Amino acid sequence: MLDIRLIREQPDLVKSRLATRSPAHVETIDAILAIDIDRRAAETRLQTLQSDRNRLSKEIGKLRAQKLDSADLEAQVKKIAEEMDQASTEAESLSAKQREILLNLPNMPQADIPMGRDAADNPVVRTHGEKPVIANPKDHVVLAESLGLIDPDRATKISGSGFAVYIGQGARLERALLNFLIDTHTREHGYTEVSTPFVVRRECMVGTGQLPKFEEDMYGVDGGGLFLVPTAEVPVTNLHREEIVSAANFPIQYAAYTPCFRREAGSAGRETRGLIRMHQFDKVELVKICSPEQSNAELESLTANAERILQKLGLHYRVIVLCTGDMGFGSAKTYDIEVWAPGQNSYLEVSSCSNFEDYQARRMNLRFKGEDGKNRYCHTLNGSGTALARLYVALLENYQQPDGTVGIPEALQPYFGADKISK
RNA sequence: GGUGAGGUGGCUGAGUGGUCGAAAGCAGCGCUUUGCUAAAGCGCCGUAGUCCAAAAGGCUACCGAGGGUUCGAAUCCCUCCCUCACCGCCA
Repeated sequence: MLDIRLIREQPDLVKSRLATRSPAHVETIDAILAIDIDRRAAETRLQTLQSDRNRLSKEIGKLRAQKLDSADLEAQVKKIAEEMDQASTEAESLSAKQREILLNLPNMPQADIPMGRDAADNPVVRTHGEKPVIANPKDHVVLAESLGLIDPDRATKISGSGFAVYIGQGARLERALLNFLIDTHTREHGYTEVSTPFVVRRECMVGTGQLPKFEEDMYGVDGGGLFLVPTAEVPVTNLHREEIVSAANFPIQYAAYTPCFRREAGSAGRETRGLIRMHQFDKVELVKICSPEQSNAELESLTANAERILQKLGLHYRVIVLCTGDMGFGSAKTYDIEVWAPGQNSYLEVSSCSNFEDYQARRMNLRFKGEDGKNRYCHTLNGSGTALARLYVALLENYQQPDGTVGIPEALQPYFGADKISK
């Protein structure tokens, strides 16, 4: 959520930065400024009435204490109360309207984010490794089915399309990856492991920005009061919602595994083959909470931490920076890490690392005490470290052997318990 | 799920209709004094919104959340959430 004060005091700055996402935001800013003026006028009116009421009510108290007649004053206050009803209805409605617009307004991209319309405009920042030479690469679905790692038909039978059943070595590989990821981030990168509930309350979803705008993409349970987590970002970042955390602990760093549940409404037919786009997939998420001064440097280290996974697994990848038109709703800057998948003949996004600056912190009222003793909003960041299903795809497709087996990278062997997967 | 008790400022904890944003203590900050690693005295010390060009200052709201009663609510009533204790059930 953007700061209404910033919008009020520097509307042109906010407009120009939001316009890099979409020109339509300019009108929204004008609308919100108009509402802001009305809202403050209504609140001032209400406060004046409240002040009058309080003053008169105190006088009534004094008169009654002296056993004097207070009927006149009481009539006056009663009249004020009627006006107050109207004023407070107006103030509340304007305030709710303003909040609604603010909650649906995306974050401002940082000034140096490349301009662009969509994914085609995302510049490559760096690449690592080389594409392996594989003649007629098979895709992961063929590989996994022939090795008996997954059972798509039964997955569909029990849950419908977009769900996976892993079996035998296939399930073990998933679990091995999970432990490898968590161990790497906690032992080598200094993150604290955290295990959270997989369902969260509505206000958490608002806090990290999934709601109110993207409700149709989420799985609601319990009549809409609770939601299945679409990413561990939601429960983990919200651990400190409504808190004033100590800056002495900055950067706070958490690594968490959760399954991720996404309806993927509107993306039917896109990248739907195999394990690439699922309604449920496993992911290890990295979350950082820090000061505004630290957040850009922390984004670099968080991205490097996620990259380290692919390096250890010997996978070729590239890092891109998302252009203004392709950035996520709440982000001020995002790097995507894309791993090469020979069977797809394309790169697959396995991590998205974002600096949200104070956008989420303001929504969830997450603050720290500044050196001057004033409360300031924290900056929050998160990134996948990494998504499991797509990493799984990349492993199978990159390490497929001519004899039909799949090799296991050395770093993963202690976790998997073997150096290859064969029938 | 049942019964009972309770949710007040960073913490502990008073306060059952008006002078209460809220006693007191602890913690924190500042000053003074004595001095050996501490003590005493004094003062300050919640959050947010809003008014003013701004500062100073004013006003408003907030005692778990939301509604109601009343001229006036931390205090009375209703609903919900949460915590604790015991009972029941249970991986």
